[in-house]
Amino acid sequence: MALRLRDRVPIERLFEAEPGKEYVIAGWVDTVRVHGKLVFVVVRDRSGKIQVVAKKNVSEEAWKTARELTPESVVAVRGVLVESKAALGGREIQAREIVLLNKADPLPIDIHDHTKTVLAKRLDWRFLDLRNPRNQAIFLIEAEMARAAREWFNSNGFVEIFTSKIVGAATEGGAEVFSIVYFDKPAFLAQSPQLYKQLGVIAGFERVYEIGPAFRAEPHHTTRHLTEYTSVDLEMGFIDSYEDVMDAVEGVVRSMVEAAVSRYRRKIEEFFPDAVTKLPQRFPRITMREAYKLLEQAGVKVEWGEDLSSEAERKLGEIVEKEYGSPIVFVTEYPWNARPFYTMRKPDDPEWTLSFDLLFRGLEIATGGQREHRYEVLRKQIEEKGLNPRSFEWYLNMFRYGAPPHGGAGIGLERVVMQTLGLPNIREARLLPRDPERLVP
RNA sequence: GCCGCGGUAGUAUAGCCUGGCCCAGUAUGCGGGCCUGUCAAGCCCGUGACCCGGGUUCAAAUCCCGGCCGCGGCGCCA
Repeated sequence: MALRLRDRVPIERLFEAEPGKEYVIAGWVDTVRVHGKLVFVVVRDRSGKIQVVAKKNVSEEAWKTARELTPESVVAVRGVLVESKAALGGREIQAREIVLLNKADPLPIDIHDHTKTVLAKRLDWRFLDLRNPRNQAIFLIEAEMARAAREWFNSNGFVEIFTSKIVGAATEGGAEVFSIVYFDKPAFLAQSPQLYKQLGVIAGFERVYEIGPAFRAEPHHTTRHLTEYTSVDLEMGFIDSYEDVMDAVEGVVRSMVEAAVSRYRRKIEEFFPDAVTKLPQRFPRITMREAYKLLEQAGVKVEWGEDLSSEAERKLGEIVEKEYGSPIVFVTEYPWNARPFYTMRKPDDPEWTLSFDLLFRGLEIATGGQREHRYEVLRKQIEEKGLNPRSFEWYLNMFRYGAPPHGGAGIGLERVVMQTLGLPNIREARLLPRDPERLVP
């Protein structure tokens, strides 16, 4: 009887299956241990691992094939499931037939321990690096977080939109955009869906969200920046204040973390001992001015009216953890000079804005606020930021024909994953990271 | 963009400061051998490297210069 892959059973099921029967499994060779007349082969598929034993006196064919196996080769095995005290998990497959589907060359990186090969080299061989269950888990968790975010949005009245990533003008002015050639015209890769989200609200969808790529042409050499990342963006109309936006961000972020933890608790405990598995019922909210004070009390130098340095953010994270017992905190009312033109300012104190950042373990994971929806004010703010209102004409027009008060936020998906799991480098949270040097694979 | 650190076998590292004892050590991998209960198997044998170019010197992995590449910090940001 020929072995058919359609009869294949996921390996994890074998630990509940009836012993004494024959099963077909297939996957990658995790390890091979050759012992003269018997060979142990640990086979791994995405569900788990099991030991296969090939004995010369049971099937010489299978034994011969087993001797030739190399790590990461792809095999299919037909054999009898047996209880075995000596085997991992108490069970193993006694091979009757082993088919080598694809033989692997000697590996260029060590995939059994993610710390044994430097990250750069792992990324060069990303498809192999991801064979490591820990590294694979990061993306299962990321997928779960994205799914949870979508679910939260969908059940809270948000409509998913898909905005253009090829744009004719930079979103916020600045030089941090990638230039591309669009036929015979200059164009850019979108650094944020900001203006289009607002379009969605003003167009009458009222609440919109998008989970998609954002591009930043900033030559960062850090462990927390990518030139291409996934932005979880939301925008909502008819808000009373930016507090409503923070409530939404809090809801999304909490559901992302909770979903990941509840679905992958075991993997998280096994692979990410430093992970945050619980967020407070309500995220603390402090104003920027309070943050300056807290930092000053802790002996950190801050410039009033300026954005926080990354060192100050880290420090603030520690202080909040100590004072409020929370790994996460909203910092609100950022100074106007640290915010883009579309931000709404405090009516009674225009040096400050109705905006916020969300710091998770001392790192900014989200930014948001209420947007300015009054045409004349917005026009002035564009000028005040040194931008030309004429290049924002299509955008400004939206505010002349009925724009409700609104606000929104952008959440960095990879940063949420990184901070939740306690990863040392954001590149680990991106399947194929792009940084100033890396463009391949 | 600015600043700092680094580039040694497939992988990870020692050696570099204080040049010669290094035709480069160790671990792992890889090839071969022994082994019917291992589990990152063990033991034995073998294999394999100083980023590129120039300079200093009797002598360069080691010191100097240039290039390329990598990593990190900062600014800025998600």
